[in-house]
Amino acid sequence: MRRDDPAGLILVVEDNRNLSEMVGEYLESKGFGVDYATDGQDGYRLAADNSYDVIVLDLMLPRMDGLEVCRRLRNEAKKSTPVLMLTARDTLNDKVVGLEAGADDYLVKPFAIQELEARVRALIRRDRRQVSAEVLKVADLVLDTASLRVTRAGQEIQLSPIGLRLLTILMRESPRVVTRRDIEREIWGDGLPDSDTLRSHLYNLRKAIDRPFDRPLLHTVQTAGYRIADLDAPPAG
Amino acid sequence: MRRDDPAGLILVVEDNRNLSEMVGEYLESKGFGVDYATDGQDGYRLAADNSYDVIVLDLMLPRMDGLEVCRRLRNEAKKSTPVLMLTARDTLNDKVVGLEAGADDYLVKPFAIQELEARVRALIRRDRRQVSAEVLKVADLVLDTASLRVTRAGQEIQLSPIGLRLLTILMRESPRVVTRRDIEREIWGDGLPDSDTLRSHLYNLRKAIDRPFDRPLLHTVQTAGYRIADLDAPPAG
DNA sequence: CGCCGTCTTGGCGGCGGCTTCACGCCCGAA
DNA sequence: TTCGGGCGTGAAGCCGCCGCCAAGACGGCG
Repeated sequence: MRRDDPAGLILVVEDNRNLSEMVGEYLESKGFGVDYATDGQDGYRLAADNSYDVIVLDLMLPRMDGLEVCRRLRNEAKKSTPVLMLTARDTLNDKVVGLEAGADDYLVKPFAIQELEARVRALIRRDRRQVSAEVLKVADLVLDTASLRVTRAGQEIQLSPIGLRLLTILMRESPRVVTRRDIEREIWGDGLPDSDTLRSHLYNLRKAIDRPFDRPLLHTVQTAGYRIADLDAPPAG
Repeated sequence: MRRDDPAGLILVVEDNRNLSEMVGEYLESKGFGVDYATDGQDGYRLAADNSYDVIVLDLMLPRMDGLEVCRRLRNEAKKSTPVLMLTARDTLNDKVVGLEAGADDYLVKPFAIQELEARVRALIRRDRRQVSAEVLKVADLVLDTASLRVTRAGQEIQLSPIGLRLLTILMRESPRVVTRRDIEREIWGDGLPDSDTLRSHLYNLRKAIDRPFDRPLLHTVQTAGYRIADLDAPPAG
């Protein structure tokens, strides 16, 4: 099913043969791989069973309309495949309903085929960008450096600004040990506080990321510094 | 209204019959489809109700001048159709005013008809490449950058110009955190206001997109910036 | 040309959370 | 036992951010 395809794999769901053919052949000529469905049920099945980069979905379809396909794809099949909805009508209402059903973009017929191509590419780009964010992981602890969200075992964790910087430093270096001095310099530069505040922050950080869970990840290495690591996991080799 | 027209559909708004005819017939001979209006109000109505590829618009017109047509087209009808403005006068001032009203190009009378054709083609080409037409979605919040409409849970939301830019910036980057400084630079460039006005706009934006709904989407990240994201959706993993 | 509504800007006050710091404890080593 | 290194906890002050508002700018309209 999935060919090796640099540009992406597209599913076109459209009952009008002419339009379907034109769209599909154009996309193929641009290097995309294309699958076809001519009614909503076939479209849904293909979409649910495979991993497309984009689905081009007509709104009006036999056997199951585009809205329904979209809704089921999201709710039942739990697929987040980007959907580009084609609609003949240009009312605000249709757009909104389509987007509410889970479509990611829409295109009003008639449209320029280049416009469709541009939007398909935009959807693929957007999808890839999401994945390209730097994500730091140690065991079940996850730090997304783009959104600055921290989770452990799927639970969201709230951190203070300094707590966040501290965690970032330690996870970037993980599983290496980082000295107090290095951490202090990185956080405060030269104007570091009088008393060793770092300890309090470490305490708070532990409270947030370790205390609610059974296995601690933030470890002290006597006279050397601190490290974040999953001690049960064998060292990389 | 819209014929199948490979070269493009043009609206010519010009009260001088001779000029209008000459321009129109020339464009038709080159394969364009052409509609005509002879005063500003007719022109505006046609432009607002249809999707032209380019509007050729005289500056001096009965019933509503070209600047006004252009301004309303952008502000009220929310159309981004490219406008080529025709002006008899060649003062810097007129050009500036025209471009500020939302025209995309201008041509000073008298002009060579081939020159007009070249500029029309350039505008069409430019418009096709434009990727600015894009639908941004976060949870049930939708921003259609083509129509500049914002909805949440199907309800239309009214935003001020700056509010809209702010939302666009945040949604383009979603779910990334955007720093205050980046936002300020993007909105005001170098001439940013003295006091931090951004906060007021954020306040207003929240009032519009978050307060009427149960789940907030616009989040503050202390000392780091702001983020629009659906917290129920876990970060990439 | 002047009226009027809307958007932007700037200011003020307040609250809550963060940072800092101090005090006391534990534990192992000398 | 004492000392050094590290940890737990709580309190105080400060800073960051927000809610709200009013004056001024801007643009539309008669």
